[in-house]
Formats: sequence, C-alpha cells, structure tokens
Amino acid sequence: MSNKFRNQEANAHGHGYLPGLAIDAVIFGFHDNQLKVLLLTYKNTGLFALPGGFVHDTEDVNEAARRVLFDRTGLTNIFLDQFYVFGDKSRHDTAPLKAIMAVRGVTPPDDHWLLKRFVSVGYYALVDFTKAIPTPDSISDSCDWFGLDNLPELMQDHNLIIKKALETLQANLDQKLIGFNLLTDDFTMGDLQSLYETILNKKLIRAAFQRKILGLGILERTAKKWTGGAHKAPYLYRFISEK
Amino acid sequence: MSNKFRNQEANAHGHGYLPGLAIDAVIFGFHDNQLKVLLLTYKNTGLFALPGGFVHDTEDVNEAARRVLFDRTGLTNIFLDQFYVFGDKSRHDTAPLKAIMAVRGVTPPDDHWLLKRFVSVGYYALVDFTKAIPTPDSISDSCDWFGLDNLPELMQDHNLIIKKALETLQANLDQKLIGFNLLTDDFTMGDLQSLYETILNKKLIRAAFQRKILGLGILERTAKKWTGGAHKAPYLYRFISEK
DNA sequence: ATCTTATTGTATCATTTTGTTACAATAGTA
DNA sequence: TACTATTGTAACAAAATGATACAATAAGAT
Repeated sequence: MSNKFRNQEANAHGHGYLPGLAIDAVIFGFHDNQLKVLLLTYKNTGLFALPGGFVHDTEDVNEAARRVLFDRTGLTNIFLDQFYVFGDKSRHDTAPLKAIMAVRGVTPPDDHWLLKRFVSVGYYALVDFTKAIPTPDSISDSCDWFGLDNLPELMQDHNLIIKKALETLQANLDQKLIGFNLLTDDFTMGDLQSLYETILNKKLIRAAFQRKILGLGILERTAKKWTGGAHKAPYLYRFISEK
Repeated sequence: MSNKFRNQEANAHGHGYLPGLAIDAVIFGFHDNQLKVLLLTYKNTGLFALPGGFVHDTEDVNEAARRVLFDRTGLTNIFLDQFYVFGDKSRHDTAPLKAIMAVRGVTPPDDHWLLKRFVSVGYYALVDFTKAIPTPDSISDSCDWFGLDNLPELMQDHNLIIKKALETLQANLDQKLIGFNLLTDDFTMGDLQSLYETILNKKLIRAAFQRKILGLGILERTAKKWTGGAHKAPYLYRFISEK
C-alpha cells in the first residue's frame, strides 16, 4: 500500500475493496537516454512510493491496474502486464503509512484496515514519456519521474519491486517486442538502439541491430528527420502492429 | 477455491487466512511420453479441480504454495514458480463449491467466507512423476494424474489456468533450463528430447538437440543404460546444478 | 561552391550457431 | 556370424550474428 487510499473517507473500513490486496505499478518511461519510473512523494515525511491502489469489488484486478495507470498518467491503451506477486509476511510494515497519516493529522487505530497485511500484485507499464501527464493522488504531494540509477529509498519493498520489474522487462524485451511502447510514435533507429542498450545495459552492434530489427518486418519507414546535425539525416520509423 | 478448505471446522469464518486470496497449483509430471497434471476429484459431483489452498496469516504466499505442493505430493525442494494472478470478477462462481458441500450434507449460508470472491495466485511446479505421491485433501475423494490432452472439464477457470501454465512452461523451457525437474535423476538423451518435444509440441532434430544440450555443460554422464533393445545402449545423464 | 566532419544505411566478409546427412559403434535377435 | 535398430558424433550446408568498410549526405567551415 502507499498512495492507495483515495476515497478513504468514503471507505473508512475498506468497504468496497478486495481486502488485503493491493496493486503496485512500475511505470517506465524513457527520456534523455535514461529509463525512468513514476514515483509519488509525501511531503514532510521524506517518503517515496510506487503508484498503486486497491481493487474495487466490482472490477477485475487487471482493470484496477489500468485504472491506477490512467489516474497517474492520463493514458489508456498502454502496455501493462503483471510480473510478480509480492506476498511475504515481512512486507507488513505500518510505520510509513502511519507517518503519512500523522502528517495529515490523522492517528489511525491499530486495527485500521490500511494497517493490515497486504499482498501486492506487481504490474509494469511502458509509456511514452512525452504523452504521460504525471498526476499525484489525493494524499501524495507530487508525482514525478525518477531516473532508474538515481532512485531514492522507497517505502516498504518498493525498491525490490522496481528491481524485479526491470529484470522482467530485460527478459521480455526481445521476446515480446515491447520496447517501442517507450518511444514516441516515430523514432530513429538510433533512438531504438539507445533504448535497447539502456534497458539491457550493454552495447549493441549498430549494423547487426539495424539488420535484425528491420528484418522483423514490424517497422515502416515514414520520413527523414533533420536533426540539425552535420551529417546524413536518419529515417524515422513507426511500429506497425498488424500486417 | 476448490479443495482449499482444510481445517474449515477450525476456521469456520476463514479466520487465520488472508481473506479473498487463494493459491492454485498446476503440478506437472511426465510419464509415458505425456505431460500430466495433478487433479483432485469430488465424488458424486463430477467435479475436478486443481490442488490449491489458502494463505495463513503467518506465512508468505510462496510458502503457502510450497505447503500445498508438499501436501499433495509429499515433495520438497521442487521447482515452483508463480506465473499469473487470476483476478477477474467473472471467476466468482459459487455453484461448484455449493455442490461439493451439499454432497457432504452442508448447506452454507450465502455469506459463507468460501463463497466470497477470491483472487487466485497461479503457481506451476515440475515434479518427478516417480517420486510424487498424489494425496487427496480432506474434502476431495482422490488425487490423480491426468494427461494434458485428456483433461476433464474442470471447475471454475481451472482449464484456463492450466493452459496459461503450459504456455509459461513452454516459454521458459529453454531460458531457465527447468525441464530436468520433470525427469528422474538419471535419464537418457532420448528421454530428454521426448520431454522437450512433448512440451514444445514439435519435433526436434536429434543431432542438433544433443549437441546443444551437451554444449551447455550442465550434464554429467553417469553410466550406460541397457534397455533390452536390440541396439547400442544409451548413456545416462544427470543434471549438475553448480560447477 | 567546395571541403570537412559526423552519422546513417547497407554491403561484405568472418565467425558462430543451427539444420541436415551420414556413418561408425553396439546391444540385442535371428 | 549376420542383421537390425538406436546411439553418439563427425562432417558439411545453411542461417544467424559479429565485425569492418564504405558510399551517401546534412550541415558548418573555408
């Protein structure tokens, strides 16, 4: 849990939500040749957390994840996938939540539903950095992008969740051809290669990379991009989903 | 939910369990050149279900899955992994559970905890068919192996769960080198190839398969196996986990 | 205009991996 | 002792990947 108690006034006892179940979303973006994730910050507590939420008893768990993603970015039709369930009992840590509530002048009873043990379903999303509009929820002060190698200490096991999300992304990058979701609609081959190199954290061979990607037959060439650089202008490519 | 209400007398209201959360385990075995899964059967109802259970509030979710696996097979130290969370609200179907209870002379109230909506964490396990001892739980009549292409209609979405588990197994087979877990300690190259062919559902080229597997350097040759066949005796191999 | 420079797109060849065929070794049976 | 089916592996072909090279070209410098 973290920012997930929107409507807590309307659900003082957690009614209307599936009990003990939370969603945590690792929302990846790519900017300045860096992978970034969306984090919420809580004023006066120095706490940072992943966007998350609870599951209404009228919605699917996957729907709840899409709702969280939409609420924090304004985006729909985004690549979003489960990657792990975090269910260790050692996750149960009421301190950060109490701190957040204390700053807001609330002292919850020890049996408050938000202080119970939660199992969290981890999701990761790949969004176009330029299209997302980071939006804090009702109890956080801001929602911002943080570089992956520049992360603050996060509450609970959220650093671990991000680590596992990244590992999943790395493992799935070639298999599922999902990288494009992190770029704008049109991109150069150089953009794509930088993205892959950043995610996989290793250099790729330019000629081989280009040959491989084009050989997949999933890109169409749209135009040339004049970068202003003193060199040949690269082509722009676009992902074509179906044939 | 399905067979997961052991100790229901001791937990008439589901106390001691994480609410609304279940485990479903797809336990794979390999025998007679066929992939098999363990299923529970419920007498006089014609119902079949995956082994499953609930999570004690004193244990990790992964621990609960290991416990389920141990209770149904007697095995520990088994390959076991999460693969998906089944959390659609459409899963909520009280009919089969009521039928099972009815046969046992119980008519639960509509607000019985077992009749509430459950979110289920899907696990898949790979076990040595010869070592597992299928064991029914307290409310099922038997626990048996069923061939994957010979499955009965299962309760709720359990057929879907198996389908998804198989897809995960197929996708991970080469990546994680987990196939050996389905064989006995010593096996021939032919055994291993049959296993791969069965899981992937396609023919593999014998010479290339053998070269590839041996090239991984993860097998040691132990002895020869006299099969009684009128031909050269194959070697036995064994998986070596660490170097 | 022409020269210079950096980057792109692609061709070419080398290397590695995988697909295919072939064949010697051999444990039974006839 | 010959025959047969299967195993282990070599040998070669084809495909994929790694590495290098080079023509094309957009802009700034001359």
